[in-house]
Amino acid sequence: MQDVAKAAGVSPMTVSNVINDHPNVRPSTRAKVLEAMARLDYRVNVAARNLSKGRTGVIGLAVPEVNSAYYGRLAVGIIAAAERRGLRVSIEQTASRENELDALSLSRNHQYDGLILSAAGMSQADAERLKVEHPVVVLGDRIFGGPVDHVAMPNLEASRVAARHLVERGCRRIAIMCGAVEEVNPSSLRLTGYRQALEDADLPADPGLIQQVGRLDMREGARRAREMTQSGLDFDGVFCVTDSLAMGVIRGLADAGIRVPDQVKVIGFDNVSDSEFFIPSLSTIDPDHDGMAERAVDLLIRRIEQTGPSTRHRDFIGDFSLVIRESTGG
Amino acid sequence: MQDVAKAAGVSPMTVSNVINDHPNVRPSTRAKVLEAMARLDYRVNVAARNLSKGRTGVIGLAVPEVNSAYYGRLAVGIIAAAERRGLRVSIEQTASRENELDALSLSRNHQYDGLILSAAGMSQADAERLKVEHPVVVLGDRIFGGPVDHVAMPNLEASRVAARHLVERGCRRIAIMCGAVEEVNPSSLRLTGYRQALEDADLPADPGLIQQVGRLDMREGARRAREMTQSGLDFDGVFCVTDSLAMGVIRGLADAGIRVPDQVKVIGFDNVSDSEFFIPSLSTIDPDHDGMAERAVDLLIRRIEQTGPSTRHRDFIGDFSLVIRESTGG
DNA sequence: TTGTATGCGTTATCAT
DNA sequence: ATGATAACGCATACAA
Repeated sequence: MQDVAKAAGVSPMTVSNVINDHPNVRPSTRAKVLEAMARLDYRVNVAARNLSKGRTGVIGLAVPEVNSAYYGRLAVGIIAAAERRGLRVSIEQTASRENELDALSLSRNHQYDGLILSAAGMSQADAERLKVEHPVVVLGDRIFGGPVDHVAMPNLEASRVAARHLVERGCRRIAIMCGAVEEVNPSSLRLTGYRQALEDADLPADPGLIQQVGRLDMREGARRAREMTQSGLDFDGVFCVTDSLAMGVIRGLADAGIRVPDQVKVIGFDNVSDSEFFIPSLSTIDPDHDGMAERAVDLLIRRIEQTGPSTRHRDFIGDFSLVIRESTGG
Repeated sequence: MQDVAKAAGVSPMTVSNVINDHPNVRPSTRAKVLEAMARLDYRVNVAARNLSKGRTGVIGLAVPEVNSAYYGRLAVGIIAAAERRGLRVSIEQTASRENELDALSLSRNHQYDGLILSAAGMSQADAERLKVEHPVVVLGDRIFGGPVDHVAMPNLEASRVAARHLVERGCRRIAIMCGAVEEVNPSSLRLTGYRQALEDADLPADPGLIQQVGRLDMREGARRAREMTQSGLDFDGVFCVTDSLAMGVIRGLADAGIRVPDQVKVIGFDNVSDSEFFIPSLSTIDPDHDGMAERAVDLLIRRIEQTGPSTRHRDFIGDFSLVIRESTGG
C-alpha cells in the first residue's frame, strides 16, 4: 500500500480510502490510485485488514463430515443465508470430538467472526467448553440447555410422525434403526418419538426391533438389514433415523430378496436430495433445512453485532413435514 | 498477551515463546506463564499471528458446489492429504465463474497459504487470470496448459474404457449423457473418449445418441431419460459422464418401465460412495481420488515453500479403474 | 479532500 | 534463558 501511495503521489490513507470506496475521494485522485494499483498489481493483505478491523467477514461452519448428503444440504442453506447478509462461509471438517472442541477454542479465534458448530461427537459433559466469549451457535441436538444459542431439529415430534405413518400404512412390527443412544443425542430423541408412536397405536415395544448401528451410513444400513433378515427377525416396517441409513436398508433388503414397500415399508429422516431418486423413492421427514439455517445465521449475527454484556442464550426447534413416497407405498 | 506478560511478571516475548513451545524457557517460567494464561482466559489472536508470520497454516479448497457427492469425495481426499502435512483446509463454494475468479484474486490473499481450485465455470479464456503470484493448484479439467500447476482426471482414456465396457456387454446403440460441450471441459473430453470407443468397435456414430443436459445431477438425468424413451429413441446402453446423472437415468428409465440392466445397460463416472448401494448398483469409473488429492496438495506445498523465482508449472493426470456392478449386468 | 499519528496482537532478530 | 525493539499491512481518529 505504501508503494502504491508513493507511485500515485498520495498518502497510504488515500489508497485505503479508494480501496474501501469511501465517499470523499476526488475522481481524479481515485483514478490515479487505481492506475497505480493496477500497474503494481497490488492486492490488499487480508490478514492485516482483519487484524486492524477486528472482523473478517467470514463465518465458520464446522461439520463432522463434509462428504455426507445431510451436511452438504445443511451447508447449502447456511451459505445462502450468510450470503444474503454479506458474509462468506468457510467449512471445516471436525471428524472427532477432539476437533470439535478445538474448533471452539484457541486457534480459530479471530479467524472467523463467528462459528456455527454442527456437533456430533460432543456430549452434555462438554457443555462447559462451550462457554467461550466469541459468537457461537450450535446446530444440531446435543448440548441442550448449554450456554450458547442453539437451533435444533424437531427430532422427537418428527420421529413420532414418521413412525405413525408406518402404523397408518398397516405396519405392526416396526423396527427402528438408529445410532448409539446416549444422553440427548439425535438417536435417543428419535427413539423416544418412535416409542411414543408405538404406544399411541397400542403396539408392543419389542426390544429386538431396536437396531443400533455404529455409523449412520448406507453401508451400515445395508449390512444390518441383511443381518436382520438372516436372523429371522419378524418386521414389516423400518424407521431409519437418517435417509442414508434408509437407502442402505432398502439395498440390504433387496439383497435378501425382500421387496420394498410390498413386504417391508421403510421411512427415513432428512429428505436428502438423493432420496427422491432412489428406487424406490424414499418416504422421509423433511426438516426445514433452510429455515434452520436462516435462524442459525440470524442468531450468530446477533451475537457478532452485540457489543454489550452477553445476553441469555436462545433455543429454537425447526419445522418439519412428512414426505410420502414409494418406500411406504405412497 | 501484554496482560498475560504483566500478570506473569515476564515480557510478552516470553509468553510467545511459551505458546509456541520454544525450547529455551525455564520450566518454572513456563509454569508461571501458563498459570497466568489460564487465569486470564487468554486466547491467541490468529489474525495477528498470521500477519506477523505471513503464514496461516490453512489452505483453501474452492469447489463449485458443496452439496455434491463428487466434490464431497474430493474434499475428503484433500483434507486427509493436508492433515498429513500439518495443514488445515477450509472449503468454500464458488457456484459461479465470477466467484471462481474472485477466489483467485484480491480478497483471499493471505487468508490462506494456498488455494486448490476445482474449477467448473472458468473457460480457457480465463487462463490469464490464473497468473497470480500466490500458490494455486487447479484440480479438474479446464485450463489445460494454463499458467498454474494442474491435476486432471483421466477423462479421455477412462471414458473410452467405460464405453468399451458397454460394447463388450453387447450394447450396439450406446447413448452418452453429458453436459455442455465446449473447449476442453470434462464433457467434451469424455465425449471424445466415447466416440473413440464406438469407432474402435466399428459402431456408427449417431448424433441422436448424444444427449446434452444442463446440469449433471440426478434430476436432469431422470428427466432426460424419460424424454429419451418417450421420443422413441432406440438405445441399449447409456454412458453417463457422472454417477449422479447415471442414477438419475436409471430412475427415469424405471419410471418408463425399462429395466436396467436387462433392457438397457448404464455406466457412470466418479464412483461416488452411493453408487455401490443404488439399486441396481452402478458400474462406473473409479478415479484415483486420493491419489489426485495427494498430488494436488503436494504441488501446492511445493509452491508454498518455494521462495525463489516461480518455476514452470506441472501437469498431472490421475489414475483410474473400471468398476463393474449390476447396472451393466454385474 | 487528503494526510499524520497511532494501534491492532503477534513474532523475528538481536542483545543481554 | 529472557527481554527490547522493530516490523507485519492496514484502518481509525483526528488534524489540516
